[in-house]
Amino acid sequence: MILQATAQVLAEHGYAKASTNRIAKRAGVSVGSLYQYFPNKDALFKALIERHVSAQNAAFSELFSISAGSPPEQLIRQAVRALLASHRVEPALHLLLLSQLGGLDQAASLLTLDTRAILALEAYFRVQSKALRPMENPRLVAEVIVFAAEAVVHRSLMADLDSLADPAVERELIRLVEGYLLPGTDGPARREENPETP
Amino acid sequence: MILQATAQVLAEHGYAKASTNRIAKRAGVSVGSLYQYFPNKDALFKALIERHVSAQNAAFSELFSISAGSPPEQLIRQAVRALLASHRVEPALHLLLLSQLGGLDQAASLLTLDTRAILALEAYFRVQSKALRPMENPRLVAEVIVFAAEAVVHRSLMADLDSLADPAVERELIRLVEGYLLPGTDGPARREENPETP
DNA sequence: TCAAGATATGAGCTTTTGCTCAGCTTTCCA
DNA sequence: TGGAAAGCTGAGCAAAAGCTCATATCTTGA
Repeated sequence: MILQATAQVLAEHGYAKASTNRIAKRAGVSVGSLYQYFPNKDALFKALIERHVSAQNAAFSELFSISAGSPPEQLIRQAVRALLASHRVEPALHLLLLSQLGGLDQAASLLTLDTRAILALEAYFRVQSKALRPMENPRLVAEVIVFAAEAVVHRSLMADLDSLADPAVERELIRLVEGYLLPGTDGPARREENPETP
Repeated sequence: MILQATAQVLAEHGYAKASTNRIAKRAGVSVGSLYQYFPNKDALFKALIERHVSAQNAAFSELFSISAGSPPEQLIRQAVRALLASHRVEPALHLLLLSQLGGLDQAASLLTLDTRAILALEAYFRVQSKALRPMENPRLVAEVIVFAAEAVVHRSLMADLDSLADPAVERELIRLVEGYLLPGTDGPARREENPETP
């Protein structure tokens, strides 16, 4: 398969040296055939990204469905687990695309949890505001937590492709998200500029 | 200046099309001169990265010094402010390097808060364990919070190069870190699997 | 069976790349 | 003032890139 060969050559040589001739040879087809399926080199990489992203999205959606009614603790666990699962889909490829194709036009936005997730979270925050800590800007809060959680997953992968199966990682992620979103154990505290004065 | 031209051409054409000839022309020197200063193309980009990273480090160190004795709240504020300040040093360049040179050999590790920061934090956690929430794996906790905070800053920059001056971003970052590291407002809570049962 | 359409091939073209080097210009000090 | 050392120049080379197209090979249905 051509896309598979693309991934292999990309891994071995990097984007700049991943020539269409090399990819075709690796795939066991001629360059001509390659250009019958893809109009140019970048289309090849875009297709690779798109295929991977849609596999990831499928894995995510399978575990997660936002529903305005569910309590935050449950939603958070579900979301974290879905996030981890979606990154267990070809993690090596994911890192490869992230590091090598970050400069490609729409690559970054695709390889990353996008605006949709953030908007959905923001909406949830507004509905469930009673069960969450006070927020002056729910949109910003949604962005922060999505970016933070995703980055932890990415860096965790970078350190060790199998780390996402580690329950400790899941626990810490949940703690990160809960610590940021849930109210303090009783009443709003931890808000003062100055540690003394009650 | 050659490095400045390198950054410009990189921004306009991307890594693969940023040829040494183009860079030399843009810098107003001949290719020959360029190769008198840099042995090859990648050395050029590495030098660009190194210069930028050391400027960032300087900005960070100016605001932050870890000291085992300081209380967590103070340390966190200091660290977040230093992180933000260090990313206000040529933010556009930082994003550029991050997206275009992520594949370069040591680029990723340089453009990113590295192991040193994590080790320092871990050590601090061990000393200040009384003032922090219980941690079964301080190293993991240090990694998580460093990766998370840095990513929020990066993504915030991507959305808007000037966003790091926004006090709301600083506030949210501090909340993220405090929520993750500080103990609940009184006693260890928020640890149950089950939301009811006290 | 075989012609016609669809698909695959790869030599090779054009362009671009990283890099060199013979010669030119500038700098510097006796 | 002159000549050596140092630095700069850019035409041009070999290698590699993206891509094309005349030709060859397969597939199909009557």
